[in-house]
Amino acid sequence: MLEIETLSPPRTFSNLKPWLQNHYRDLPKRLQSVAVFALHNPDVIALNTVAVISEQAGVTPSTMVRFAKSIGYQGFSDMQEVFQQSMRHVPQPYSERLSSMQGPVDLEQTVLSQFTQAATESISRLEQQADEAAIKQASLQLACARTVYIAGQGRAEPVVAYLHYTLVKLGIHATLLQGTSPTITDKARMLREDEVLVAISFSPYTANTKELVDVCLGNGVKVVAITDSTLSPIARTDDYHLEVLEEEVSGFRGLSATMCLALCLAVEAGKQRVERQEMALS
Amino acid sequence: MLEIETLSPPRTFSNLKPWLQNHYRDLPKRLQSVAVFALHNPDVIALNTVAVISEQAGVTPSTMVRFAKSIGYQGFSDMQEVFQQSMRHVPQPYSERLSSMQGPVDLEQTVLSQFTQAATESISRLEQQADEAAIKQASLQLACARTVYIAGQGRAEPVVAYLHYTLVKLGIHATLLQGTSPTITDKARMLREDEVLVAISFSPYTANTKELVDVCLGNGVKVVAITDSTLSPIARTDDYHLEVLEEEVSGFRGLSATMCLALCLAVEAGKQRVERQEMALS
DNA sequence: TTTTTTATGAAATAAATATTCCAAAAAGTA
DNA sequence: TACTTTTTGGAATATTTATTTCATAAAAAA
Repeated sequence: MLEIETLSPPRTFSNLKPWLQNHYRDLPKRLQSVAVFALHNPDVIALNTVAVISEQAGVTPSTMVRFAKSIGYQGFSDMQEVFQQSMRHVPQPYSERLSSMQGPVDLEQTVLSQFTQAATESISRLEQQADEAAIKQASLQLACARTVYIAGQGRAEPVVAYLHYTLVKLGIHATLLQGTSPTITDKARMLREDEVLVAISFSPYTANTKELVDVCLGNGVKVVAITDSTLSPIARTDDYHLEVLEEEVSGFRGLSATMCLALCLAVEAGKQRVERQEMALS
Repeated sequence: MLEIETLSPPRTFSNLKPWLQNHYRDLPKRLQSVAVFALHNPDVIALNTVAVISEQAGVTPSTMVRFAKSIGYQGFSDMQEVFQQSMRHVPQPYSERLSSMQGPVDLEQTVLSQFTQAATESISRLEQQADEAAIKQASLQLACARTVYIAGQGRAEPVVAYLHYTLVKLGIHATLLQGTSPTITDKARMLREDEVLVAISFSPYTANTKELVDVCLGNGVKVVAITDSTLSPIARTDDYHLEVLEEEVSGFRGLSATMCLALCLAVEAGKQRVERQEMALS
């Protein structure tokens, strides 16, 4: 009978890799071929059933289970979890920690490290999936506008304040659009076609900001929306919208990535404005 | 009974996204929340069972199946395939990402990547050199205070707004201290000894905020300062001060790390307040 | 309001999936 | 060679997982 590893098996894919390299020569022929397959196609193992995987690997389902057990896993499913873990977008706190840090680690993450981790993750996502072209187009609207109006409530208010501060510093004429429901809508009606509204809103969405967007779009005023989802009621196909999603930690969402996006938008607008002015002079 | 889409459903995640955007409004409440969850956490849907996913999404398994069917899929499994497909050929996030970070940096960096990089560095520095104990002590002051007053101008204003928003959400009594020079100093004189001032100020420092700090310290009011340097005039040895330094990109400083710190401070204060209340009860 | 329709969750059922078992084949040993 | 040990694949079983059903709750319509 096949010797089965009794010690606890690798709990991360990056630990499993060297394990397989070390034990490769001691494995039976079929199990060796599974090892090679596993190292080359981790995503296949993560996303399929034993039947499908074993077929692709050219072995029988039983062999697949035996392979997992020979490493020390309770069964195939147990091993599959490790492969799935390596694909998850949000790294689970302690599994990644074990591989990167050696020795006993404090299981309790500090509040600070939880939030910095979430912030880093959010910013990284912003960089990867943000639409560079959309930012350029949106900033062009701000650069061309005679005046930029900025609106947003609740968690969006800090973003509004920062965008306003930065645009003004860059010499772009920007104004806050503040107030309660009936007043602010009236203000929105005053916007001209050569002006732009920047609407910032996050889940849970306030009907208030949506109203502004509707009024402006109805009057032919350009709208740039910053939101955390394209499902947001203020996201439309006929305006310019930017998406930024903040990772959540125990119910709290930060604003790190959002602030970064706001700064980009403002700086890009500043650059485009300078380019336009140079064009006009020549 | 719920109308079920009879036409063939989207076969890729990138097609599913706009589908959900267009039909979002027509969906029942629970199905809407599933739609939001699905767009925000595609990896969770790809890698888990209905039981696990529906729990995370805050709905029942039945709802999950209904959601899939309402789009036109045969069932949950059919829909899950689409989510899995979007992950299949994606290279391993971590190993790939790290190796690309170490390589030579792109010569032409986009504005976005410049700022995300600066933000990431700032946050990383915050995590490494922030004084965990100082955060705890400062948050304890906020937790004990009858009212927390928050002041700051210019680039600090977004931070003031965010801290205020978060503290209030956590049930901590917080008020903005706004106004121009003579008025605001008068307001500061009203603070009692069981209240706390949070002063936020960055280089170049405004004399204004310093004045507030001096007034408060003179009256025995506790002050928590957030600044970008211990050289800041509002940083003293006898108050609680937190330091956060934002990396600069061609003259612009972001607020990503600062926002992260503000959130930490608020959440930590919220935690300590709960602990205090539990102590009081026993 | 009352009636009708629609939406929802819990439990029962059906389907699929992983795991175990065992006979047979292959490899190793004397 | 004959005997023992290990490995393998296929079928039976146990378990998990998705799906359907149905009673009830919530909206919408009358």
